[in-house]
Amino acid sequence: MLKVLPRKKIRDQAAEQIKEMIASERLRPGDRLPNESELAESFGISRLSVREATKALEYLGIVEAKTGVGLTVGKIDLKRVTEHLGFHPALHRADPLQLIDTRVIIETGVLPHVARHMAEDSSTYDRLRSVADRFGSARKLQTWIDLDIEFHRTLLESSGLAPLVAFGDLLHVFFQKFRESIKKAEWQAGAESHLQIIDALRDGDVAAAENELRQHIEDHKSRI
Amino acid sequence: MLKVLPRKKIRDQAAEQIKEMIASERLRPGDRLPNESELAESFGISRLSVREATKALEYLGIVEAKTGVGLTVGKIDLKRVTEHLGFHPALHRADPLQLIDTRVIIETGVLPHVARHMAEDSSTYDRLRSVADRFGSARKLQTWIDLDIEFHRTLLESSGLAPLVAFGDLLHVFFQKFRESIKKAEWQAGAESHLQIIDALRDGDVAAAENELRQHIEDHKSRI
DNA sequence: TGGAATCTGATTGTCAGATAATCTAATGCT
DNA sequence: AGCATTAGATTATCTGACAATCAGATTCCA
Repeated sequence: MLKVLPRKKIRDQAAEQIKEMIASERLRPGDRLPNESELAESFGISRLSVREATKALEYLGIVEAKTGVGLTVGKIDLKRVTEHLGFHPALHRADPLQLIDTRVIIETGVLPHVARHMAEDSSTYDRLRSVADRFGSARKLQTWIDLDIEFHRTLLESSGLAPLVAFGDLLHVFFQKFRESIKKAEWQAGAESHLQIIDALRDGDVAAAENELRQHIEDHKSRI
Repeated sequence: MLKVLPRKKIRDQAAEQIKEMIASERLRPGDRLPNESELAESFGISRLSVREATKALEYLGIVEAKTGVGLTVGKIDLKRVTEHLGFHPALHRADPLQLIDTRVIIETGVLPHVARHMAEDSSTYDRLRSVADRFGSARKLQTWIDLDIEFHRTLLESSGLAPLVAFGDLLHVFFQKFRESIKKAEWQAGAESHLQIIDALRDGDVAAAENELRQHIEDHKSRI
């Protein structure tokens, strides 16, 4: 005997139709959609159900709603999706060792790109250097943590690969707990590390930079 | 005079708090959440606003709602997000070169880990091999696409690094459009590539596997 | 007794109507 | 023209109500 599949919820049908509308009319980000009342009427449902659909779509970035203006097709980007992804179980309960290995892969992976940009544009080195230098004047743990995050983020940015910056941001969220257990002496060693990495990159010695960065990140393994 | 930043929408604050509740209490998929009325009362807002928040979260799979039962923590999976997002026009505008470079970094980055697992456990090779072999009997474009995705996903899984599997899934969403423009001859070359990669890994020649994989992915650049 | 049918309370699903907040564009004033 | 004000449109939020659904307790009957 067939179990009747649960009737689709009205709001889900509405969401489906809105997506179809976007696809079939080839609407592009920023294009106007009918307002809530019109959608409600044309679907033959209440405005509330339309709202629940649009709010869900809005959360994903598929549509945008502005008070007093109306609904438009949204500009979804990887960064936004990444933020929501923070709840992916793979990350949420991620094994610390895996997080470290993942960071090593991503951060050493961008080094060739960073080295290339550095060779073409000296401001790339300067930006990294100025973040690294600020370590010297920092005194509080929290400042060190913030600077460390900023350094690694700047490193990823310097590769010009936006997706990896987004991934890196996500990893940092889960890394927070490690950083807080770091001793002062270790931070100073870390600061030294940062300098060695960018200097090696500047000199075109990518392999040396890779080794240093790998050790720098893998240092965390001793703190698990 | 400073313009006050736009107040966060109430429902977004609610969504934020619900996510925080899940994270801070370390709730796992299936665990019970307070019902809508309780949430509304504890946040000091109306039930409707709570609903808009939970419906958004539900769309992503972060929570689940069952009529007559209540709210539970959901199992978010990327496949679902992929489906919701895959059609979106904005995805076509993610910079293809960056996506390719990102994939190269992530996928070549895991190869040493994969090789290590392969050396310890022969079933790792067998799994990859069986996916690669199915290319031979595939005839339709869509089958090839699915198998290609499965192969690369299996490769990442074989590294044992769950976060990278998640990232890889995400990249595939943005990659979708590319694959559809691939010609038959190219797919066959790709199938050959897959075999060479895993064979090189089995033989412990990580560098060769890296080269082959890099070329395999960078092939897409010619199709931009 | 044991199993099936029914009832009941809890909870989400949907609706209607109203008011607030905010944006765009038109209007009017200087 | 330039600026302030107003008006209209649209989303944001709330209140209150009822329908639909489900899990578990209860009742009923063989």
